[in-house]
Amino acid sequence: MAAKQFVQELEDQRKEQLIRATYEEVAEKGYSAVTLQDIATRAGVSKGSTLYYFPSKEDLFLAALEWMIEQMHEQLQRAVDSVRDPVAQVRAAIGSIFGSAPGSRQFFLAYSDFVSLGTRNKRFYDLNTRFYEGCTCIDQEIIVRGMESGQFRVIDVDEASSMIRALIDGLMLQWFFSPEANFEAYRLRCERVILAYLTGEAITPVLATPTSA
Amino acid sequence: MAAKQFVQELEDQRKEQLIRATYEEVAEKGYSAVTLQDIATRAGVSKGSTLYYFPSKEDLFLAALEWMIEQMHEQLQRAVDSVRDPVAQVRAAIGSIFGSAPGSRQFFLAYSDFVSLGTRNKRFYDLNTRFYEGCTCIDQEIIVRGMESGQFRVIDVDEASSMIRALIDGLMLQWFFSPEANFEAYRLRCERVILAYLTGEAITPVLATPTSA
DNA sequence: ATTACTTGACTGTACGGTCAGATAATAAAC
DNA sequence: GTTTATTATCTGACCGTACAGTCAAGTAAT
Repeated sequence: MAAKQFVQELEDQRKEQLIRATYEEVAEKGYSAVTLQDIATRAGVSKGSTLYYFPSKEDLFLAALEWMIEQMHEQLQRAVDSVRDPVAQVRAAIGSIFGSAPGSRQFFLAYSDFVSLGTRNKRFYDLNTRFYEGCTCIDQEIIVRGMESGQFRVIDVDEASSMIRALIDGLMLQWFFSPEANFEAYRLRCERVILAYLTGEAITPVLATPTSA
Repeated sequence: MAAKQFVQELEDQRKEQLIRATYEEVAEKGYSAVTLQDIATRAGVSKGSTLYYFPSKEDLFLAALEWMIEQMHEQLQRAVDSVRDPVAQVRAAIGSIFGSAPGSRQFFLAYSDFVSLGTRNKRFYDLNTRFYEGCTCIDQEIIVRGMESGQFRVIDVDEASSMIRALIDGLMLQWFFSPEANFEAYRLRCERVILAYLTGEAITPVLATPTSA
């Protein structure tokens, strides 16, 4: 049985290896441009191995999306838990996605592909839905705590969490398609608008605009 | 020369025919799933004709995206021009994209594909940028007029227009990936949040939430 | 007769998936 | 402890298919 146990570990290890390779390839080239051979090469195995561990290309990509979603949820939860003040938690949540330009870029590249896949494929659709729900759940905890502490206005929690995610997604899209964009300025803009909405306070003065570096 | 003129018209007509067919196919199946044969069949011509009028598949798709962008800009401008009050103009601008569920769905399906293409391809990237800039230009006119008339708070125009587009894009994404979503409720949410931001007024009471039909 | 347009068969290529067999790990036999 | 049997893992050649792009030949317009 010890042998069997070892085998199980090896299998999980190989799968993770392939999943990581898939995520990196997708972030680099995009779903339809990535071949099983690309993934195999990056993972250091043969093409045959990819379909030994996963029944089909689609299943491997689904596993990669699932893995990415888990990573994002964990990262978001960790960021939020690292501080206690609701305002700081909002900043942390934003920073979790709007972290660094290269990280956000890689995430956006992979995610826009998975969104596109989700529009036609039920399995990818469901995973996208799950990703959004997980984020919303964490966001709503922050909002409720902020309202309880009196730092946030009393607002509709569904609407507030929806607004937060919409702004993060929408601003990331804008940043990506703004040739002259300054990443930091977009993150600050995101924070300002969301916090103004939550606290009801006037928008703080603009120090930098995304279009000027 | 009259003959030549006629020929020119015919060529434009054929091109538009192919472009429309391409847009419809993309909205239905997605870029990578659409073949030249599909487009030819829908347009009622042979496969050979598609590459007689466009040098490559990519060029045809670029033309389709360009056509779609023009349509969206014209539609947005028309909607905004149809009313004079800035608040009504904001509603009109939102309604221009968040119009009807089937229309928005078709737009979202095609657009998410083009976004995905834009992440790897400079030509598609540039068109996406142009789309965003055109919308922003129209949005900013509304914001400036609203500030002049005193209906809107005095705010940073870049930030306000950025916020408007981010919310529209982000909420449309959410609507699409919310299995139980009520389209109308999402449009109202979009209006409420944007108008609250622009006018600085308290959010109006919530009558319907997107998660309840 | 000349030119513009249209066609669909054909070509080359690329890729997902299959599979027969190689290799290595483990267990069993002695 | 060595040999043998069994099973798990791994490989890359191969197959079928699908599709972008080419082209020679046909049709219609002037």
